[in-house]
Amino acid sequence: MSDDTQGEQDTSGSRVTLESVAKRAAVSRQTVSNVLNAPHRVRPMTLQRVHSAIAELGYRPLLAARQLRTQRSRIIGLRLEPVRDGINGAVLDRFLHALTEEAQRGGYRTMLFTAHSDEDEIARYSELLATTSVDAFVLTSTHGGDPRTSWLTRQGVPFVSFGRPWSDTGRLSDTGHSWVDVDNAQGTRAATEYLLSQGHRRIAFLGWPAGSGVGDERREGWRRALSKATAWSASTLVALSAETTDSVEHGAEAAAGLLAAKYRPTAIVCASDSLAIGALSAVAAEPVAVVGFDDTPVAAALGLSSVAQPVERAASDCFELLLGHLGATSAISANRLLKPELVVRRTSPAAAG
Amino acid sequence: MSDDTQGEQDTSGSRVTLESVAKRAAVSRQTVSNVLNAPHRVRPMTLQRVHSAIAELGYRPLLAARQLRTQRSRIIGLRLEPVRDGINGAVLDRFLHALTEEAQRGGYRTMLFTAHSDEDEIARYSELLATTSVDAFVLTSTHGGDPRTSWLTRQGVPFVSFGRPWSDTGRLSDTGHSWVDVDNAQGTRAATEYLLSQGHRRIAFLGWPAGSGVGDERREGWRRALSKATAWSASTLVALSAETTDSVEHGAEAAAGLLAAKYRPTAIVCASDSLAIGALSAVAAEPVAVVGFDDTPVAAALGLSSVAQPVERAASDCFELLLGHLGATSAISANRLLKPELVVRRTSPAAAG
DNA sequence: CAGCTCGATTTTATCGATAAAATCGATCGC
DNA sequence: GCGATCGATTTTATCGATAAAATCGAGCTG
Repeated sequence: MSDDTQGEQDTSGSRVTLESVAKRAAVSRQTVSNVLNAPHRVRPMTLQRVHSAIAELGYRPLLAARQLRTQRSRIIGLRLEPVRDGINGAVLDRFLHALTEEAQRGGYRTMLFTAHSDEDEIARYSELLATTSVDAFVLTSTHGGDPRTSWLTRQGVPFVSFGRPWSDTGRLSDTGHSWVDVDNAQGTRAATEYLLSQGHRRIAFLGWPAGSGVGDERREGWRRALSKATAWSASTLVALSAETTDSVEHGAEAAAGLLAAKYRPTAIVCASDSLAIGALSAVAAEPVAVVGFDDTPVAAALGLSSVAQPVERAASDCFELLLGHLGATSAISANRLLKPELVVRRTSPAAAG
Repeated sequence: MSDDTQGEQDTSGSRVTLESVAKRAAVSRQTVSNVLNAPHRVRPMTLQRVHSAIAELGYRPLLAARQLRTQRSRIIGLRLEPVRDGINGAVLDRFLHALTEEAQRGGYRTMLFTAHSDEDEIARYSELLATTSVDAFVLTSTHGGDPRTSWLTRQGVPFVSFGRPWSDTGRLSDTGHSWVDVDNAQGTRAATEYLLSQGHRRIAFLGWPAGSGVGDERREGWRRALSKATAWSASTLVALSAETTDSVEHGAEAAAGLLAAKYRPTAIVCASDSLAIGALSAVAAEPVAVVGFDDTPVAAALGLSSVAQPVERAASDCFELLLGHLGATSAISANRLLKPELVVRRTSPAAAG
């Protein structure tokens, strides 16, 4: 009858409660509770006695009971977004994993839910909060005029967004809530500077239509690096920049357009790995460098150079900020802007000439 | 002071409880509870009165209180695995999303946790169960000699695995628990038969080393389809089959080997999209067809033909089976074997000759 | 019409924890 | 040496729901 896991109690059939531990240690129920929640109040000797009683009986507090009394669940809610193209979805996947792990380490759990729109998501918030199912939220994919952040702020719910708040027009806005984000401009700037250092001069940018915040930032990083290092005029820069929606097909088309234009680039910096993969197929065997963004598994698989986001770091920062909100009653918002890192692979060789 | 969400109550500050609803409807607390949990016991007129009181006050039951009393959480636990190559991870991602959505529809929630090994996962089970944090589990990535299923069965915990139970030797085994799986052999058979119908005869298989269960099944489907339709001898079939670990690089190497061998194949069926992408690069511009497995987003992006698993269906079946276990006290195990579907794209053209 | 059944509802007890107040010695200052 | 102080512990009250038992009245039966 030896069990594989230690502390495998409960042969008697009835649950081990504070009460039974208290009896075993010959103290009151409350003292056992104090041992767990406020050990400084307990005399060392008692502390030890209770601890061993807990260990012997394999006691684990019933979370529902604690939750009922404290009105806290120690659970973090997170919306699981539909898998879009799934290429970039991999970033959120890693984020989710890292956040879950981090939360687990900190005594929290992550609970998922799905929603079909921002409004739907807000309705879920409302439900989860009303039933005290979660204490806080982590938001992803913030975007212009996001109604979620303002709703949560208004309700005074602790939350952190992975992604900065954007205004309707795609500019950064200060809504005063906590966020963690990756410096997109810094990423494309690093990519562009690397290509410059490899002898490239005509470096194009392949990105999304203006107004998306994230996309604009990525373009801006490229633009700044290039205008600082070269003599290209503003209008030439515009000619070196293509815009299209995020997919491999569109990336291929737009890249082909860039290659056929007046200023034929020798390198292309892309706003996403999807676009970059499209660009790769347009480039075919020609010596044109391509760099993607997000360093998704596909990039690694195909040998695509790409800008990697420090996702694990982002997750632990999110949790840290969240803990700050959960501890304090006042809402002091804080931010973290993380540096991405360029991962150089086969697709970004030095310039030919 | 009008709010955006309907039923935005609680201006008073205090929580809406069964008690307050009862007072409003001029009935007892228990009757309100009955309205929610056993409406057949309540007279239609009373039912209606209580219902409108609930609506007016925007009442939502506090889950922790219910959970404390019923010892049920209506939460399903699920281990979030580390993102392996992330290409195939996309399948689990979709599964997780579908399961969460399905559970939500059925009044359940999904809670995540991470673990570093099977033993670690079992320790998490133990903890989650001891604290009554979850009612049931959904397992993924079952494998030979899986200790998790036997532990859960021994403890009498409701669970369903996405993936069949395998013995240590990689054969199917009957451990008597509920599972949902996709018929792998059927998938590769469909792929092979399609290639045959397109005029291909020398169709190779690129898969994983023997002993992995899933991998063996996928090879078997190919073998059966081919030996039924062609005159290849058993030894020739062996020569047409390559084995390597699951990665793009290894796939490229092994595919190159196949192409250089005596029976040069005109088509290659692969055990995964990773291998298939590797094969694609080995094939380069030559007219050799390639089919992958799992229909991951990368496959769609690259125009790779691939065998798609009905992941959403698998998720809803898992939840359905789980509900069966959660309802009944007896443990009647049930299974579902789902048919995958071949998605034909550019990489599987008709045979050249 | 007494007694019984039965549907509808209320009363009582309980789930397992924590907060807040009360208790109880021992120590300390003056 | 007496009240104040303080640390350690216990007592009491409560969180919000549901299960099980009790009640109560209407309708039925013989």
